[in-house]
Amino acid sequence: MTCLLKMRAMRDQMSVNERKIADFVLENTKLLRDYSSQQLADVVGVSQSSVVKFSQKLGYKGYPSLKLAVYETYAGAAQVSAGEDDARPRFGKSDTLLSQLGQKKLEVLENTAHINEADHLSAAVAAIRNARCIQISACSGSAAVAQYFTYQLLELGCWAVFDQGGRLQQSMVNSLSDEDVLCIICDLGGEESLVEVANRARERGVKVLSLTRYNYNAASIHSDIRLYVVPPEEDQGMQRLLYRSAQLHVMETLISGLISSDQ
Amino acid sequence: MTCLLKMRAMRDQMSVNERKIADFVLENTKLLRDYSSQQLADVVGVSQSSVVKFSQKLGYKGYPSLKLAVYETYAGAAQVSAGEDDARPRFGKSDTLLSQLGQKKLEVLENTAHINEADHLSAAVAAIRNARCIQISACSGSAAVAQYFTYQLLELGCWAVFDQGGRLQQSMVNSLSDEDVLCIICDLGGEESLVEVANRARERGVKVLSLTRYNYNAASIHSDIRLYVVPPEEDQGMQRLLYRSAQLHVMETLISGLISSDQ
DNA sequence: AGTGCTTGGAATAATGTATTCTCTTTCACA
DNA sequence: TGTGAAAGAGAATACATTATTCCAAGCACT
Repeated sequence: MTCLLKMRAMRDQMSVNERKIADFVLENTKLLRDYSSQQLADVVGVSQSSVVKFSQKLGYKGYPSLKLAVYETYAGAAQVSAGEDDARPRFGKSDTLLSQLGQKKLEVLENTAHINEADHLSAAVAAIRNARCIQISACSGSAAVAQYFTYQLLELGCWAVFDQGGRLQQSMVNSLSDEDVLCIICDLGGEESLVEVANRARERGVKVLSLTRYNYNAASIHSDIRLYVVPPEEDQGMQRLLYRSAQLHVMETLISGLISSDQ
Repeated sequence: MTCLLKMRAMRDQMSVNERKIADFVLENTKLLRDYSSQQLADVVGVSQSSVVKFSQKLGYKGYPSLKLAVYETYAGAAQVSAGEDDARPRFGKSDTLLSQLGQKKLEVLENTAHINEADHLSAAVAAIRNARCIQISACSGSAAVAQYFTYQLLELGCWAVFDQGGRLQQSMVNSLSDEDVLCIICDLGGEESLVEVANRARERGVKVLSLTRYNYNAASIHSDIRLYVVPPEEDQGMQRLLYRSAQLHVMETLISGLISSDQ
């Protein structure tokens, strides 16, 4: 899944031609199976080398790797849909509210689970574990998540403080040292003020951990360890709910990592 | 599937070299993914052209076609096993932290989803929707969840207040009327003080909504609408994490109910 | 206009695949 | 036992696909 997701996530940061390729692939996933790089290039209207470069930009060795990955995706798509048929009854036979939400939630969690690499997660756990103090800053939409996270950390004996924003923010940052960690949580946007906080922290040698929407945004660029959430498809009011749910899932993962590293 | 079957079927009519290739492919199906015709030839100990001829003899246009066909075979195999093992593969093939947590979480959410009846959920949603004010009281272990819930309600325009406990608790209850709702969230125990609050509220005609561990405990008995969380199996440190996760899931369900009833 | 940066394509190098051709082995038959 | 047809295997080679290099055009900033 990762492959197409990556494409969708990075779509916004792509150049025109790259986007053309991405769109075609996303639309005609199955066609790819029988396309050579040249054919794809022709049908999209770009040069063959652009196709190769596109593949590499996404992190593959070359076009054949991309092709396989895409293919995997939908050879896996049957897999996923098999899984879905499975999971649907799991969330309740009836069309209860729980099951409706469960479906979407599951999807988002799944995507989020796929996007974060184990390395980064363990790095994050290690950073938190070794930190003297942890400042947790969030943009307003993620305040609830941030506070929830803070609670859990405190419960585990980590010296975490939730940054309510405002004037205190700066003085908090200024009291951090290189033994500390700044944890930045933001939702969809890059929130100027958070970037500023992150930069100030880094100047002081503080390790910066970010949880952002998956794609390269300002807040994530200015951090040492980057965790991501895959935003749900535009789903009206539900979007924020689902997004937070995914954020919570990542946070819970960190907590669970801390718990098991404790033992 | 046909592909590997064909090979096995024709094995007897094959020449020595062909059989060598077939055997290798049958044994090392998955390796093929990353082998070029030359590599396969080398590892089997034949010439590259023999590999190509082998592919063609089996009815494929060339080596790449064979390769894809073989790959298809076991991408499809994963499909089948995915169906069999339930939802396990959904949370990531890899043993990342995320996927480990995902498994347990899924289980707990599922149980929780099953236990709550749709009627009760909609009743809860309706109660919240129609309430003038909502007091949210929690025992200490569920404070984080309660606060998270409060945030969401506020965001949706519900006049929710999180009860920090202590002396204020009583005066808050005393200002509620029969248009209001008291929402009680507790974890494992029955928390005396919450029961007391619930009773006092009911005396005043306040509607009481509870989210408790699933079994009849004091707090749940004294409420009008009862929602439950199924506590996870004893799982050491993880238990509280999972329990909260399930609580959150129910809360999110209510929120999503509110969102859709809004439209 | 000038500089540095990014993007995309033409040309080309490198790799991978298919075909041809030749050599060897095998076996039937005189 | 010798001879030739047939089949199999690999070297060499033609062909196809993919990766890289290099250069031109567009663009922001000076």
